[in-house]
Amino acid sequence: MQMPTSPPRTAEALGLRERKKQATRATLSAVALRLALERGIEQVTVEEIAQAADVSLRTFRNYFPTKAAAIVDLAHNRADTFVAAFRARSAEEEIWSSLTEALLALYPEEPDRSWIERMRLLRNEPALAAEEYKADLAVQARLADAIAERGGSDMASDIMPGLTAALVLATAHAALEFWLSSGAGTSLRETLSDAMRRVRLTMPPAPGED
Amino acid sequence: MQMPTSPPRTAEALGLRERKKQATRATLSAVALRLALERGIEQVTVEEIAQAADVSLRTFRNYFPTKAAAIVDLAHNRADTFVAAFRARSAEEEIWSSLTEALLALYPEEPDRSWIERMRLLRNEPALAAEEYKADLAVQARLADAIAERGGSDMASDIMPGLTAALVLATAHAALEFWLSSGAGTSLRETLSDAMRRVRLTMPPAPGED
DNA sequence: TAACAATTTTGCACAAAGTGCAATATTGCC
DNA sequence: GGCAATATTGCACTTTGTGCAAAATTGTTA
Repeated sequence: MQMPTSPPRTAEALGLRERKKQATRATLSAVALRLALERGIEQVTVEEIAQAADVSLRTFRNYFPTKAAAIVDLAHNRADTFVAAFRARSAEEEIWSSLTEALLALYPEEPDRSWIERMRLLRNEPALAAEEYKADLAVQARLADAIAERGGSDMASDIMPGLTAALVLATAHAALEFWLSSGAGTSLRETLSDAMRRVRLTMPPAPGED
Repeated sequence: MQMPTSPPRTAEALGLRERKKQATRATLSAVALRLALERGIEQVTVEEIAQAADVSLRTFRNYFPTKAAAIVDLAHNRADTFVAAFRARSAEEEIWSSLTEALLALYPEEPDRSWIERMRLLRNEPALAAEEYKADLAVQARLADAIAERGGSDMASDIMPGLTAALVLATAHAALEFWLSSGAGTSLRETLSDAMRRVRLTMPPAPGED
């Protein structure tokens, strides 16, 4: 029945039932985003979103607990992609490089208009920024796990996995923010890459190499 | 007629009126925190908070827009303190050192039990974490301004101020998180200091390829 | 001190968010 | 075609959040 808790988002070979649910979920999210962009998030009620998506208000709530959650939903997919991309990279590679590459893979060479508008909306609406932050916290935790696994370190006794994960997210945010506010003088990926290069904290123990 | 005893024309010294407001605000915030700690945030209604603080529900809403805002309120003060502490430090000092010192000044050598419980609550309740994040965004912006001023750099064309501010906040968060979850093996300030030392990104120079 | 102006507190009405429950409709499978 | 599983919906209800105007309180002035 109702399961606001995200089911397997990677819709592979699933039954018709499940695919329909995914479609409904995607529609609701897309409609919510569109309306929010058109009028501003406060000027949209959940009921309107439901109507525009052709489902009842109650059904909307079966999928998302709040308006903000529906709009931000996409972020979860991207977060999954990011963590997966990192895990897919060779353990031989320096961790910071893996993280940089996994991050860059998330963004197209030239983002399209609608994507940029979505980013601006998330940045300008505090309610959405806060919601996105919740998603970020989840990624951060899983990313920290992945980093700890690769480095063979223990999350409980070593601050590095958690710290590294936090820095990646923060760097990405700062770069995105900078790129959005400063007209597209340079490409987004270049901006991200540059920011990551600047941070590159002194990694694990390895005090010798730098 | 006799002159009233030194009328505070400029009203620099807060009148009774303003002091009472501050007191009410503090009471509401404290009561909200206490109740949330006792039963969990979801098990407390705004009405109960108002009753416990001896004001009407409507008055509560004159002070805070939401339950979460009341509980997190204290964070704003600390944020102000942090930025002020940074600005107070000599511009001769290396920026990252100033930031580290300003940060350390926020935390006592040995945090008391209630403070730790508050931290745990903020960490475990997503609604509160999100609310705190909003406060953090505001500090981050002001911190970035302060950093830009000191470094004589331009926020619009230089990513460093924004990036540095983001990293400080992220580092502090990660250190706090780590310290809270790993029993107090080391002191909080040492943990913070260590984390800051590890990050210390390549500061202002950033001369082209590096 | 008394009256006045400014501001705070409060009650009331109302829109919207969010949740639990049970009836209804749809789907997957035999 | 029928049945069990599950998704959708309606309904009742609590809580949140906002606007507005009537009290109540406070600081100042006559």
